[in-house]
Amino acid sequence: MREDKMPNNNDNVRSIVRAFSILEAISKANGEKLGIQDLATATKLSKATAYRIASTLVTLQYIEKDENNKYRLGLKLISLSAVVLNNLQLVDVAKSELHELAQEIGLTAHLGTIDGNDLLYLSKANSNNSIRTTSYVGQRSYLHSTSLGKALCAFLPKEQVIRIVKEKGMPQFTPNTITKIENYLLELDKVKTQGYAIDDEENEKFVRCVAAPIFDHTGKVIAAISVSGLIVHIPEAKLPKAIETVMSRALDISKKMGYPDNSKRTISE
Amino acid sequence: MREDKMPNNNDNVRSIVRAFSILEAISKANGEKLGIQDLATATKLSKATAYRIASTLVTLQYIEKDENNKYRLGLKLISLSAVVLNNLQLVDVAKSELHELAQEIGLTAHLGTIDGNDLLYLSKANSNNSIRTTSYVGQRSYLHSTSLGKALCAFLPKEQVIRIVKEKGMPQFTPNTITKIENYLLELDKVKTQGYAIDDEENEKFVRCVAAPIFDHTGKVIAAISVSGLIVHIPEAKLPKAIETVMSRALDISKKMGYPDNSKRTISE
DNA sequence: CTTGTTGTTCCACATAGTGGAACTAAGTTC
DNA sequence: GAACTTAGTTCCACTATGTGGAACAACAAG
Repeated sequence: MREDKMPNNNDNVRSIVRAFSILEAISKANGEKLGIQDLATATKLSKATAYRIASTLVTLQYIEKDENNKYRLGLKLISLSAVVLNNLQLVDVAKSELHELAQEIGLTAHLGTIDGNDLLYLSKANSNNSIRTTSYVGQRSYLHSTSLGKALCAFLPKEQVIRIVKEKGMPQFTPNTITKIENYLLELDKVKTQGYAIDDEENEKFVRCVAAPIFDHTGKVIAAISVSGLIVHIPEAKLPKAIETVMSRALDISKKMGYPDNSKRTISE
Repeated sequence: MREDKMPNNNDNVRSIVRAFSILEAISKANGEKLGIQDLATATKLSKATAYRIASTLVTLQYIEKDENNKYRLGLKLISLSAVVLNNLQLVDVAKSELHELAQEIGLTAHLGTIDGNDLLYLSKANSNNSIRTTSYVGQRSYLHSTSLGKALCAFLPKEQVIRIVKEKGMPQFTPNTITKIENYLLELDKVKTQGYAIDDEENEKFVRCVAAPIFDHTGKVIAAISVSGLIVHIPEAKLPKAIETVMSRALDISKKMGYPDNSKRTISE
């Protein structure tokens, strides 16, 4: 007799799990309007159950039902997560730095962190002449193909990185994408010694990014910042300047987050 | 024998309602770290039930439990609502306009809409020299004391406005706050004929705002935009210019949302 | 009219979720 | 270090709660 003894207690409240799978189904549909039938099949629930749960979410105003009985996420969700963002002192601290970074380099700047096995964008700042970027706060991306992902993973224990990429996979987006774990680990070593990471058309054709990690008071990586632009906007010649700027901004933010400052300080401020 | 026959079917899934009341409790605590006991009392649930629901939400990653058994909202919520914001074509359309508006006037610009009985901030743009504003996307505020609220309510049926302020109340924030329904309705009449709304230190001391409504293709108000600044930054002398700019930007956005354009158009674009 | 599709309601049933109580674990007080 | 507090976690018997199949309604298409 074999027992499945998972270490984590798996006695979750079923209907709550189901409710969120409905929310996620709507979320993932991303524009495609879903009816109750669609929701039921997407979540593998009976139509009646899906209906009851959806109705509950509607009265709670977390989803809305339009005149054609199609469901979409409700505005109330925004309020919930706005609090999350607002409570993240990191986002607060990084905001102005990020903005200045974008202005200084004339490119789009991002703040990102690891959540689960994903890269999660926490903040974004455009420069005046920045091109239309498709990224948005809350977006999730891959850790193996982005400069932010590299900067974040470089300072994690190897085992954790391996677990993440094994679970998430390493899809190839461009000819330059690193798709082998060994190569990725080698790259991370380089990033760690250099203190910055580069994405050279690895996530998207024609786009180059430079990122540097942010540490908290314990010395742990908690996030990373980057600048992104078309290759023509960050040619080889401009790279050193960009790297230096990003790294120095990252250090500024780290200090504000309590990271021990090695350079000598004078009095006050 | 009296029956409570509510028109809306009130057979919601209990545990889902409870789950969200826990989420909201954490959200409202706003920084104050809550333990399971606090959650139980805040939601009037038994400790065991609160614990089970919280555990479920933790495994779903919608909340997190720190080393001291205190709960906070999880990053996964950000992803959910990012989709909401992204799906709102309004936010998308208004973004650049809002940014330019902030730059042009040199003040903070907001985009807001009505959700329930609240004013909900959907987007925000700072100018370079804007002061530190406390507003944030997802924040909720009052409809009676803000310029955005007035701009929004002015074009609603009177009965609806009355219902809203009755349900929500009209708390007084400054000596200037309108606290009587009749006065508010008179003010809304003025706003409607003028086409713009002003908040003259009604919501916050020393702060003045100018707002104008945004309409969709059916002519319904769907949102409003505003600029906010300290009185010294929007003196009487500068008001006409500010009003004109805000109104023209609002009209631009309305047109982009399909609002019938009265002015003649030439060919192409 | 028939047929198909989707949203909604009903209802008998069983199980999933509940709360009280017991059990830890950690901290305070004396 | 024994005697209390307080908070988090687990257990368990009970039944109210949520469930899915099936029926019904509303509509569209052929």
